[in-house]
Amino acid sequence: MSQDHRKALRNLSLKVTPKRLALLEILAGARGFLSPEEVWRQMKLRFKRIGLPTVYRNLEELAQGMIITTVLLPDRQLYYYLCRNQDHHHHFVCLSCRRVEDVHFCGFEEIEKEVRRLRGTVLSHILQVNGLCSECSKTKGPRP
Amino acid sequence: MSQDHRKALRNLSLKVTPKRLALLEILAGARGFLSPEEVWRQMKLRFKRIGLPTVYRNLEELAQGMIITTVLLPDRQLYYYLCRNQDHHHHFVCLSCRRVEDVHFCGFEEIEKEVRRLRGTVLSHILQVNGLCSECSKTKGPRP
DNA sequence: TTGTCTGCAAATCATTTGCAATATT
DNA sequence: AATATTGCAAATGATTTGCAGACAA
Repeated sequence: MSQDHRKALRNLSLKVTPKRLALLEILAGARGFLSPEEVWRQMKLRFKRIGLPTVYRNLEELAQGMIITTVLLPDRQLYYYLCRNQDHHHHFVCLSCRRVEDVHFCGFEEIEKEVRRLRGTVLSHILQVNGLCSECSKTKGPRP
Repeated sequence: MSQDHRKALRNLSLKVTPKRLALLEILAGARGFLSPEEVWRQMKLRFKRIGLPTVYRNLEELAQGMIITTVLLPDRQLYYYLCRNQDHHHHFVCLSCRRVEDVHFCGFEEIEKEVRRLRGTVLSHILQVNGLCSECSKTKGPRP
């Protein structure tokens, strides 16, 4: 699995540094999505010298390279998540415990049809479903 | 039409101030979505004293009250748009000229079905399609 | 009058940048 | 060695806040 991370980094022609590997391990071990600060906090447990900009830079690069996924919460901040699933899909994110579940339905065909009728070109689309997972539905409400 | 704006404000129990009416007129007259700064620039043509915070506060309140809609671009900044259509739908936004077209298809039923299978609760969802409108598809590419 | 709205100046705070030092290939 | 990565300190820039005075009801 650490081998997978090495390979993924090489595929993006990124150098295999201890920090990058640690970052991927941290995301891989997380229960849900994490903020850059939270990743940094965990990085600090492993490295005595580690800067927040490094975390930002690496998260950004890895997201760019599609190794990790971004989650955009209503607070308009970016969170990161290591997604196992490579094919096109979207996410159901729990606003309470931050678990992420894949949503395979994506009405994209239909939307593209509508846009085609308007003679427009689709460049990208965002679909994200926010809510409470099964656990959190029972117990608590969404986070404050 | 200005009467509509007055009514809309009263419905939200917001006071009918010249600034709020102007803000709504500006959005109503815009070809597409606008940034808070851009709204401010236009407000400054009408009022000698007008602060940016007032623009932010009012945009936020009106969006909260569902009188106007937010558009979230890949630059992670919020833009605003006066949407005529009241029923549930989504937007196709042109990244070049900023025109907004309503997209009526929303595969929400299906997604909710998937989430229900996971025993989760949906609180909100974002669906936004970014691209180029018919005009811009022909000519230019997306904005830099 | 009474509570809301607004202007202004200052604060906030996530994210980015410049650059010299360090590590990877 | 050549190039990419990183740490640090400082900058950036959109958005917010506090508060006193102005305004709508």
